[in-house]
Amino acid sequence: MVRVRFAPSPTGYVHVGSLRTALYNYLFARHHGGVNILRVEDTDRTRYVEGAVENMLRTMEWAGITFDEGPVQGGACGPYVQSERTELYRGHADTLIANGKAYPCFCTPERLDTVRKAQQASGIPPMYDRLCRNLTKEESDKRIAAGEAHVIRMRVPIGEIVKFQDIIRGDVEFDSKTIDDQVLLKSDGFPTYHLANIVDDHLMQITHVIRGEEWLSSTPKHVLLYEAFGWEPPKFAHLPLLLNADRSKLSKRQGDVAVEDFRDKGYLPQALVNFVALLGWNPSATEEIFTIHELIRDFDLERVNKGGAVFGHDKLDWMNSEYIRKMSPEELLPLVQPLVFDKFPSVSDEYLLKVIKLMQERVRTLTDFVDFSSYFYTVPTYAEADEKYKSKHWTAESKARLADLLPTLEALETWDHDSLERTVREFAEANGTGAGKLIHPIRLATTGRGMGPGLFELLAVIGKAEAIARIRTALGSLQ
RNA sequence: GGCCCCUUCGACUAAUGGUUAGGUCACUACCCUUUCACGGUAGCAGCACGGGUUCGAGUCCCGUAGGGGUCACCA
Repeated sequence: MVRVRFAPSPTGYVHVGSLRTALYNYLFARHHGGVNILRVEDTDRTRYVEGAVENMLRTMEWAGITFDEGPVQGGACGPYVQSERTELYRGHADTLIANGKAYPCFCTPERLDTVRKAQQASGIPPMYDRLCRNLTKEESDKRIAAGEAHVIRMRVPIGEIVKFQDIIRGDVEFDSKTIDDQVLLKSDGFPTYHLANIVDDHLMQITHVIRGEEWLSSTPKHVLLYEAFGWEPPKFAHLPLLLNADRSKLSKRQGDVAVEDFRDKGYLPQALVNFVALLGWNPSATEEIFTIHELIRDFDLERVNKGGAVFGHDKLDWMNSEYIRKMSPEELLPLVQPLVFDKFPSVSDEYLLKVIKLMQERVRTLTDFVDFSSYFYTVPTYAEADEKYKSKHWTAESKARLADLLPTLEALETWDHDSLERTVREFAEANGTGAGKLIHPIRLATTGRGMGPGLFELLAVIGKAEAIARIRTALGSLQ
């Protein structure tokens, strides 16, 4: 039975890299009919952020990633929050001390800092100098009894090659002399990631550890810990990193990295999930758009790439627009309505539905239904008109022609697409010009822009009174 | 700097050791067209480099270069 876990630490927002890790775990579990577990790794009290867990839960739900065991749904291996399991880690640290695989260390942060700086100054790799490693049991017991602050460190074996197999990278080896005597239990009694992770993965019977490549170099420590406990390690799969445009690890400061940012900018969860799934993996198909069911069906860790992938927005934008186009206006309405309502509270659902029908093919994100389409809800400012378009289509001549047309429009009884088109075209022909000579000035006067849906359907939606009023205003004031 | 990982068009990627190195996004041109978008057609563009192994290497081996990750009482 496949059992995997997503183990975020609640420090605020959810990084898109975390989203992909969560997604791959989810896809792998579902593909194999296994169990997907959520575990909150909150052992660092100094980084605790109020509400981060709730936010993470909401984000996972938004993305459609579900869990079978976790803080919300419970399970046989709970609790699923590490801060509620501290006794467990202390007990396990004690057994390691008892069998000689770990030892108490009384070095102060100041001393460690001094040692580290000296090592760096002389060009030696910074590592703990193992001062407390050979303290006698009597000595350390005495100091502990005296209440001296201490941590528990792993006693890394000397002169050993640590080997493990990674599903994505194959055989990986580390010389144990490059591995530090890692702190397992901090002086505040909380475990570090390394201890808590191994204890929990074992107790929760995790079969596959699927995580980011930034963990690859700590994996030998983990393998050593499994050995120290006498446990069978799980299988490892280290995912290639998501990268900035400059190929460094994807980070804030170079653009959006929070899943919440993408949601707020009007990206659909299906599009983000589809996009992120294909960053580092693909099923060797020419197809690019996949439903979640297809992703589950085809997902395979063996086909995950080794190299990092740049998180490029162009393709995400394209995918998002594909998803928007595929949806029905009725499906789109509840997603778009709150965004429009926020700025234009008086817009009715019925009206908005018409706008969605006209705009859904030319929009990239949900927020484009607001920003990009504002002239449907309010009088245009003309500030967004393309200057080239304006200078070409808003001339003394075109204004005069538009003024000539105005009475005919006002006299029009049926204000719909067909009547409008017939009227304008007939007027153009009667006056010996092309319809375009009228269409562009009307578009500019009524929308303030040089692009948008077909003019006649647009006018039909805006309505006769509003359209004529706008043309009047533009003729009077727009230069 | 030590250790580890990685390397196919600008980006995401495909390719049982035998292909004119394929697809998607972006970009360019043309078609459609009242604009924009959609759609259609065409185009631009890549195996990091050097050695091997082989009849034959993007694919296997070695080296070089470049990039990245990691070296905390953070995860």
